[in-house]
Amino acid sequence: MADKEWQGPLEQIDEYRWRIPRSYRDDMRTDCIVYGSETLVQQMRKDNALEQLVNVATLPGIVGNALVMPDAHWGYGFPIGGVAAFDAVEGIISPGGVGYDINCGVRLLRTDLTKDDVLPKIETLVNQLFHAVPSGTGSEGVLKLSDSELEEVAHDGAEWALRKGMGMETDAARMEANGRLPSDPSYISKRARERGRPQIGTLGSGNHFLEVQVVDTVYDEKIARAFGIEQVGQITVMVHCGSRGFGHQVCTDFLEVMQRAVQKYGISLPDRQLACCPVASEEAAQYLKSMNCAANYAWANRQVIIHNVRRAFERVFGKSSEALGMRMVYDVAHNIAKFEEYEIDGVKRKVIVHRKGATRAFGPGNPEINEVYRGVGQPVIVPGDMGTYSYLLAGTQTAEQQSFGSTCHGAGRQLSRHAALKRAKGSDLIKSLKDQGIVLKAREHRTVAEEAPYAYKDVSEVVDSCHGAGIAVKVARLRPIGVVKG
DNA sequence: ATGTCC
Repeated sequence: MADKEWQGPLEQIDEYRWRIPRSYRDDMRTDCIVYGSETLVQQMRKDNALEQLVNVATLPGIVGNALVMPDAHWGYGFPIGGVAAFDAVEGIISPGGVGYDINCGVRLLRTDLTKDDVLPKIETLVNQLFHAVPSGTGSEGVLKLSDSELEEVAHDGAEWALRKGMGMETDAARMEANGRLPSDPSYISKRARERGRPQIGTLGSGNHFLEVQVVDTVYDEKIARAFGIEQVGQITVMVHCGSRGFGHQVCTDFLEVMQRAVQKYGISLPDRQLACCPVASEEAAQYLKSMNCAANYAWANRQVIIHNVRRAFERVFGKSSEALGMRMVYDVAHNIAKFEEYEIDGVKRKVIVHRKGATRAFGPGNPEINEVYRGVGQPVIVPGDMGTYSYLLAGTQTAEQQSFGSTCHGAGRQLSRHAALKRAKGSDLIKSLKDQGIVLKAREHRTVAEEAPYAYKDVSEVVDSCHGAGIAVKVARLRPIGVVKG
């Protein structure tokens, strides 16, 4: 991942913002803006993230600036941590700007339990969670969807699981887009369907995880209370996962479609991985419908997982999940493209915003936010790495003005998987986490080594950069005490 | 991220 160091211009705008001017390369159509502290930006200079950002700035119909968030690093075509908006009529759409794991995202539950209730039972709880939520590459769930059920999942998203009794009535209002985007499964390949059918309710591998956490610090009491976070010591549950093999196959299938579209529409690209098509084309319509199917699959997946998490807590604590207060805080998508409206240079424009490793962060009053949170801003959930912290933030009007209503999505890798593997063994990491009061159970020890805390940037510095830049406000910090990994 | 190469 460490390639050649960035040699181009990077002008500091203020403490947490930097600019690569359009004049840097003839093919750029707009400026690039880089968010992050000096330390984080220095890290970004060492992989190809900034060159990739410049490539994004060359794409047809780009509106406003091409952006990267403070946790950005190299990705497929577009940098992970990238945000780019394209005109809804004259712009393009690109699967590489969404990512392979369509609607990879994060969901947070609050509980009435405290650290004192949970610590004596944490080993049992983590074991129960490990068995309730299958994890690892290729893992299959208890449910095996039929062809028609898979279509229902792709069409209805989280609502499918709620209809089957897998959730609380109040869950739906606490998800981005209510856990369902308008979709049509007509263009989903047979292979994608076959990969999707057995995988519903599974966590996957890599940086995906399920965590039992303790509220460690509250930064904004008013917003925290609105989100259901009342006190330090309170227990939360976080799940980070996506659309599994289903979304991966949808992305793979449409990258091929887009390679042909690049020829057909005569689009010139600085990197083949930016394959895209005009947003007004038939290919775009088919990708968007299919991407939304995968997004819906991911919301249903997280809904089934959380249903099984609630059942596990019920078994361990001998009370219903309602009695344990296991209500949703929110569910965010951090790999997705969506049509939204922004005022650019005084003109209102409809754009398709690509967020790839970036979280929507709408501010107070935005009509797109469900009314339960409209007064305080949208909850933003930022998973860190195992062994440190995760954060709960809130969106801002500054984000809507500056960053197409977007903020960071996590810590961001700083070591390649290969480099991380050389540093320590998974079993030693599990022991050292245990010494720090974190019980971890994983399907594969190799994944633990690849995902070690030192493989990631400092999530606190990422979050502080977003807070400092005004594109999110800090609400609470969450510390893991139990982790399930792939 | 991913039946980590159909």
